[in-house]
Amino acid sequence: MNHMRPKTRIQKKNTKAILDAALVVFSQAGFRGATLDQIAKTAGLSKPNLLYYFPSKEAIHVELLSGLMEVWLAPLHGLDANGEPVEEIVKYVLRKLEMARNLSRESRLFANEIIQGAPRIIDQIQGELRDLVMEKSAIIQGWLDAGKITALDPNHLLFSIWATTQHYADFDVQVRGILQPVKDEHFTDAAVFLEQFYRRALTPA
Amino acid sequence: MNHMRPKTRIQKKNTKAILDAALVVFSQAGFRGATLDQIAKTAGLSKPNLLYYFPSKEAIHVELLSGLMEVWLAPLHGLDANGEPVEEIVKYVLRKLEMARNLSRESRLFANEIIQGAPRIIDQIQGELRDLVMEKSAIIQGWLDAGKITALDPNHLLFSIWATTQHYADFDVQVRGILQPVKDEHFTDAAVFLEQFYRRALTPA
DNA sequence: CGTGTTTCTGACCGTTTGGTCAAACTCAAT
DNA sequence: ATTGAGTTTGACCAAACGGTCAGAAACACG
Repeated sequence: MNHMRPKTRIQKKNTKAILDAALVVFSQAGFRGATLDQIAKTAGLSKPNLLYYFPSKEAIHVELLSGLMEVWLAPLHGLDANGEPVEEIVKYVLRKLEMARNLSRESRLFANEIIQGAPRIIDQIQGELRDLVMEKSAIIQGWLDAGKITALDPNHLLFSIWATTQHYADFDVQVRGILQPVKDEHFTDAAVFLEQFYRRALTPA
Repeated sequence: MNHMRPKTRIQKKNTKAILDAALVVFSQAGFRGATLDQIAKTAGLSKPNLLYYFPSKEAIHVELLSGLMEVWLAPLHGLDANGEPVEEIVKYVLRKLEMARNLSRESRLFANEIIQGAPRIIDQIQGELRDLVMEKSAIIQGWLDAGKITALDPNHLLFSIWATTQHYADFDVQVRGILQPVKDEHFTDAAVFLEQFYRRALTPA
């Protein structure tokens, strides 16, 4: 009944199994494309049992997304106003790229939701995400006012960082289809490229 | 019966209406999320009538995607080996951004397909797309070998261009949620940003 | 006009889907 | 061992889905 906080050890184990399975299925098929049977099977549970722990398919999705938002914003929180500007931004880029590599399913879950109009997280976008972006953009604006980095719109700079890094998670199939890497070596190349790229674009003449 | 080439004026009108409607619905909901009833309603036709022109839901989707690929690759074809390197790339970036603005639904259709594993266009990705990228990457490689642009991995440079421009179509909701533009003025800002950004990153010292 | 073809539709079908429920099973604590 | 709460499931349901089909309506053309 109380799905807020798992109490027993079985509850803890099963809710985790469900959320793990749901992440796999939702990120690959989107909300509508995912079925409860798929999720249940992946989690190793029966469908009714799955609905014993979560009231609905949508509830699982919402739980995943809301849990994801803070993970997603964490790297940006780390952008330090007192650090060395170019280094801070490069560090942020590389940390974001690392997330695209290790949390690619989460990235695709997020991308699916946004592309389809973000019906379930539009509030968080216009709320905490927007607030955080405004705060960090102000820091970047301060840096470029002080001549520490070249003059560039801070908001669009952040967008470009999200776009270039998440691209390696969301468009993974395309990147692999073109580069045909044996393992994951393209991530190393991507890191080198992005570091050079941002360093050159940001470092004042 | 013959769905290859519309003959009569009614066939021409209705197949177009269906494809237009399908683009709207598929791009917003994904393949699985879209329903034939939605498409039919949007096209102003009945569901059986829709299936009179196309044999199945999948056939509509395939038709849309295959028609889209050439439109999507067109700007890259325009990258001229004989042009001024930095200008050529900047021109490509801006043309891509213009596409993200004017063909945002097509971009989202494409993004939906790729994120979910590109089951229907993986061949074209590993085929014509890969070939074109290889060809154009060689041109860029030639430019940087000649010292016309800074040293950067050509493949990843192209990825970054796709990512940063398509971001304004695919993540439109997020961009709007953060910037809250009255109209489309953020596209102008994006164009300014991207031009400055790529110019600085690419122009040799 | 008549007639053959194209276009369109209401009714219908089998399957899949999200979700329910009563009953059975498991488990921890007395 | 009993008990009561927590857990699991097979059977089931209504709605939505992609798709079919016979026949009606609209159209083109002599």
